[in-house]
Amino acid sequence: MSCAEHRAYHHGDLRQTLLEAAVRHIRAEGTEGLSLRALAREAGVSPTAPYRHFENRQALLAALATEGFRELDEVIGAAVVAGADPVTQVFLVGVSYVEYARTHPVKYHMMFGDLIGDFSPFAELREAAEGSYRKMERVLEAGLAAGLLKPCPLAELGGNTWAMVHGIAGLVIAAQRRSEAFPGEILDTIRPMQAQHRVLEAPERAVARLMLGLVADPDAARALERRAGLT
Amino acid sequence: MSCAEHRAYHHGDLRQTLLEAAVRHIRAEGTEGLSLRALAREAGVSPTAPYRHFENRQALLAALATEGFRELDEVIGAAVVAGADPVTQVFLVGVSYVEYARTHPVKYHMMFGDLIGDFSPFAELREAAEGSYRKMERVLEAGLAAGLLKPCPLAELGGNTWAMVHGIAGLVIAAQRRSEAFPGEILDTIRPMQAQHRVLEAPERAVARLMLGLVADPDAARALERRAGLT
DNA sequence: GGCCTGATGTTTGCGCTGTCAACATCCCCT
DNA sequence: AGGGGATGTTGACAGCGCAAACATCAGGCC
Repeated sequence: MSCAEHRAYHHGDLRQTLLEAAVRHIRAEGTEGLSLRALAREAGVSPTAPYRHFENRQALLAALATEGFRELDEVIGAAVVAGADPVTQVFLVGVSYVEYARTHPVKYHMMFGDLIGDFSPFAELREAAEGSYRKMERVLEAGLAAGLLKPCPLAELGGNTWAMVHGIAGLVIAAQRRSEAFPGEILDTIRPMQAQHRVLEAPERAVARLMLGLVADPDAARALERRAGLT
Repeated sequence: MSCAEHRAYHHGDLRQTLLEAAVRHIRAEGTEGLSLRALAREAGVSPTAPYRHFENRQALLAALATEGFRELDEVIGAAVVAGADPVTQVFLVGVSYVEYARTHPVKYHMMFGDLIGDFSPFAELREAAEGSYRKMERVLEAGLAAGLLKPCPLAELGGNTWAMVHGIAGLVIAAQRRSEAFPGEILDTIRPMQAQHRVLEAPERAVARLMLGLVADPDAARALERRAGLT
């Protein structure tokens, strides 16, 4: 039985296959019915094979969250490189954050939901989470140093900004997931337009509007309003 | 066996007992290991008795979320009655919202997490969710009518405000739940002070700071800053 | 080449879970 | 008084997480 069937004894890349299957499964049927056995079945492997790669169910979810934080870190980094003025950079980081959440809702939920009760057993996850946060913080620091943002302890400003983008992200995801749950017109104001050219139009406005509370410089504020189409 | 043991055949108030046991269990051990059988055991009742009150597991979680929205509705209502100016009312509603989330994290997570994949089978839940949202919206409408908030479609303003308080609430809850997960000093800026007199001090500042982006009237903005201790 | 060690996948088994169906008990209304 | 609906019980079944013991493979060492 070495070559007749293309199933080798060893799968080859089971770990990644399981993670991808998990995302697909959660997207399709929610997080409730997710079972390692089902993932194993989908990967064409014995029911307990996943335990060679993940100590338990939580560990698999933690791996998903870790991937998410690393991807978010990259996305934030990509938004910053442009070298624009700090207020614009903060804006772009916020928009990118929301866009990442919108396009990876499953991982985003692992990162910030409460399925992973405790991060402490997962060192890689803790590091990835802290890393992505620090990257956002550095952008805020520049804005503070340039006097464009209202004076405020960096940690507090970081918390406020994070809360802002996290809240918008949560609603964008909710808008996609259960349009039935809340009044339609509210979600419409925040749901990304489906037309290709204006994806994320409303989330951009949300980020800009709430960011305005943090901006000190009137010119920067006006520029932000113009860029986001608020005026 | 009618009176010797104090266990009657009928429990009396099993439904509410199960809901309370569920909250306790989730608070203690997270949402993962929650089982109807364990709840039944804790209530001193047979393993399948819960099915007389909840069609299935999801229905129990939905009932928790419904309770949550109704309580949130009351809390928002209580914040509004004062008859203060609209900007202050919006501020108080926001602070109350965050405070509700902080003190009822389990229900809050049922309301906005993704454990309940789809609200549509649960009519009561949908109505409760919409009701609490409408109450917040009415306060915003008054602020708009008075010209104290920047002109903006009501639905969009509602979405922005909701995103703001939802984001802050999420971080406050995270701060309580897994202090290990993220850099300590960020959480400290948002975590309610434990000293009795200053509970919610930092969340108040967060609400005020982000709200400032929505306020049009400069006097109202200054008053808001002063009230929240930003100046 | 031949072997040995560690990584990966399999089999078997246990106790727990969600859910269904059939049955028992009790409360309330007529 | 007694019948019907609400509530709780018992028994059964498949599926799950997880632990051991076992099988198969790959790559380095002689």
